[in-house]
Amino acid sequence: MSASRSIVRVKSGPDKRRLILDAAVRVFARQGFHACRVSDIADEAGVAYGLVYHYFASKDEVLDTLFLERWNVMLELIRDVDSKPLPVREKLGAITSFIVDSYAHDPDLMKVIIVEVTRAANSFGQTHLAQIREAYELIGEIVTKAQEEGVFKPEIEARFAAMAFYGTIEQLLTGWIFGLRPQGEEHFERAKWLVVETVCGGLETSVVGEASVS
Amino acid sequence: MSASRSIVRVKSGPDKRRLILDAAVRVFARQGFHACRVSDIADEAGVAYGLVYHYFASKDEVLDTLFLERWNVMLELIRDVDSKPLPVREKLGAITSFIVDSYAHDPDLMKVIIVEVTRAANSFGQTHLAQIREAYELIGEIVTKAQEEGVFKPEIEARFAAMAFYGTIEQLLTGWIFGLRPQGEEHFERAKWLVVETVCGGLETSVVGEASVS
DNA sequence: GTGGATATTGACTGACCAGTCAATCTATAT
DNA sequence: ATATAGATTGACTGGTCAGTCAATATCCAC
Repeated sequence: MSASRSIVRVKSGPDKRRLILDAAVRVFARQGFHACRVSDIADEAGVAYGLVYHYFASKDEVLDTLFLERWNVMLELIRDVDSKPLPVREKLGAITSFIVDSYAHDPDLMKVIIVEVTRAANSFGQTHLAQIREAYELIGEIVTKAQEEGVFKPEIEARFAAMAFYGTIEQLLTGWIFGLRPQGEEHFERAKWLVVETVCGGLETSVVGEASVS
Repeated sequence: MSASRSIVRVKSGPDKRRLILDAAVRVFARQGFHACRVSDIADEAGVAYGLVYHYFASKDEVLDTLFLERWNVMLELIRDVDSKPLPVREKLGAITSFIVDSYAHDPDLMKVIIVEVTRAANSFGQTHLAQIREAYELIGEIVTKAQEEGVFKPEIEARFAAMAFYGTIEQLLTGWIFGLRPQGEEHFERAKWLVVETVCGGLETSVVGEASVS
């Protein structure tokens, strides 16, 4: 019974660590990592200043935790997709879907990850370059397989293709984050299709009619 | 005569303002904007601390100046390219060339612009969102024209296409900046071709044989 | 119900650094 | 010569904030 009690306690209890992490997402998204104070996080979470340092060694570690929590889920998904025998378009579509849905579900968290980590490779990205590189490499593998199947052009290196794909997605999220692109369920769904169509099919009209001129 | 004298003076003189800007590029590239002190810039330039504030109102203004100097040159180039009656591939190729050559010529400056401004849209990018948006819109116009000519697919919105194009280039530079991609004259040249080929032609092999299955 | 461990509090400290300013130097104009 | 304006200097100030710590509260095990 003491066990059931403690489980209930954990479930229903405040779980301050999680509270702090969630508060940090909101604060980082609103004010930016560098511009906010640790006390802002504590206030937002409704806990004492010192408690942040009970659960985390430093302000940096809070951000690290948020990033890694999410990024690892993404890496897992990519590995999973990669291992299945699907057409490339579906694989890339699944990855795009995952990222877009992540944004739709928790824009603040994705904003923090993109703006404060992924796009801030000078400070934090440096620490997580390995994680970011890992994503690149996994996508690169998907491209390589597609090339071996003859679906993707062999003359565009897989590494470069992965970069173009990821760059397009990151720019898309950045556009949403800074209000440069319209948001909403329909836009999110359309964006998924656009990413895959642009990257796979290119911007040019099919050159089927190349010889049809004559 | 006083004019010629003063012109010579300006030409041959130390021109401390420029000295400070150039030093700032090196310091920002090496340590990052937030991590460096104003005294680091002064030291690197070999001038007194206070002189930085004689020429610039704040640390921020130094970065602003560096960004705008370069970004405006780029905007001018894009406008120029846009106005000429060239095939899209050549237009996009010219823009890609300009950016890649900018990096090849002064990697530190481009690193600062990308890392500290363009990719830091939370802090500085916010201030320069208008400039960044302008680049997007100009590229969008190029895409729109190509669509009207029937060269580009009409179903991919020009805004999205511009985003994919710019995102690919930015990711490319980011890869170089953080040592994730090989550098050197040949790689730079090849990258130019890859960007245009990927964005315009897509990753898939031409689907000429689409109907050949039957 | 006692003891030890863990959670929680918030005042305090020590370091850091952007920006100021009064003093000094240099150049040129008359 | 001398005056004026601009260039140059670097010590100093004021505010900010990450991280510490000693005190207090809560929990659980026996």
